[in-house]
Amino acid sequence: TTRKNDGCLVRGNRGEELFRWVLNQRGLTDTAIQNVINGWHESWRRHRQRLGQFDEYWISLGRRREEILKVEDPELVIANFISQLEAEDATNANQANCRSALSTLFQLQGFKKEKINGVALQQIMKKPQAGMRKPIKEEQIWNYDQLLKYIKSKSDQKVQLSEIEFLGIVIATIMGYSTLRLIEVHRAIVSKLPKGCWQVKTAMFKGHDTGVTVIFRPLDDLSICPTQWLSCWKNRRKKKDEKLPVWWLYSKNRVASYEETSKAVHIVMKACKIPAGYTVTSIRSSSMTKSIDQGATKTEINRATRHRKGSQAVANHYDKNLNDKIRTRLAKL
DNA sequence: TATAGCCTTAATGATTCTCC
DNA sequence: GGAGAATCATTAAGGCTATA
Repeated sequence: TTRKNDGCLVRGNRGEELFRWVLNQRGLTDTAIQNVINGWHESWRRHRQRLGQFDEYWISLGRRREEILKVEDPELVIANFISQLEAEDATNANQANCRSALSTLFQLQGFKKEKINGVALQQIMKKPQAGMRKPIKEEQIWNYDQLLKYIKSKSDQKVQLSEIEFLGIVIATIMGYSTLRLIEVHRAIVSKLPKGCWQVKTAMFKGHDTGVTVIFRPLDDLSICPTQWLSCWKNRRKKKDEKLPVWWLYSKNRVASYEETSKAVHIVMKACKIPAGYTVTSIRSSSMTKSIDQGATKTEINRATRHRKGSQAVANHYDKNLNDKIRTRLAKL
């Protein structure tokens, strides 16, 4: 197999080829096309995959790629494609995401939104959309203290920790106290400030598209404080390596990949006896649930979590306080 | 005229597949 | 058997609109 510049295998690139070809036919330069792609941050590879799915479908109809440029009714093309997916038992999310990718492709091709998103397509999308809606239910979340206790227990045995466990604890601690997402911690620049403070500087692409700087100050109990864990993590460094990025792994002689940081946090979660199946994001839920349970005000939560629609997003996805508590209180005479 | 709820789409998480 | 790509799936923001 040959590799392209971006490191992707050529296999599976038919979506990308289609995309580049269509935009090229419209007259966009390679640089312009690349800029369009760059604007998607991480989403591009999903778009690419779904366009590949469409390309496969299009060819299976016996159509040629050139015919895409002659399409007069893009809504019809999408509607038929989605209906075919539905007939093949594609998941709801896949149908929605294919629709999204196709719609974007046609918009970039120059169609107005009205030509793409008509009543017929909206009707067709109702079922997958309904299936994607998240039901309101009471979910159990693990206790944040479980994580804290584990971190505390490892605090004076840091030398015995493997590099990957150490990394997992440092990142989990940062996530817990900052409610930053893993991806945001992964791309962060971390630096030491005076008085034992540490600064985590990163960018939020999801929602805000803006820079975020979080400053950790020493807590009373240093064994569960991100400042101490960060400072010990950095102190493993040899003098000459000080300039290396924060998530540098000596064992691999390179920066930890996003997947590795995810794996590291999962190792820690497993060691804490957090039941299998919880995602890395559950650290956010657990931390926010504890804050809310302790009586944090809405304003405090909104500020701390940096959600635009703070209270709503937190209630829907992160506040896992069970209504059992309310019921118990109701039952008190 | 504020807001609930829907819709679209981007961003992220988790798992599976490939290839060395 | 592990790194990295591909694939499947969920989470979240923000726009839009009906409604009280």
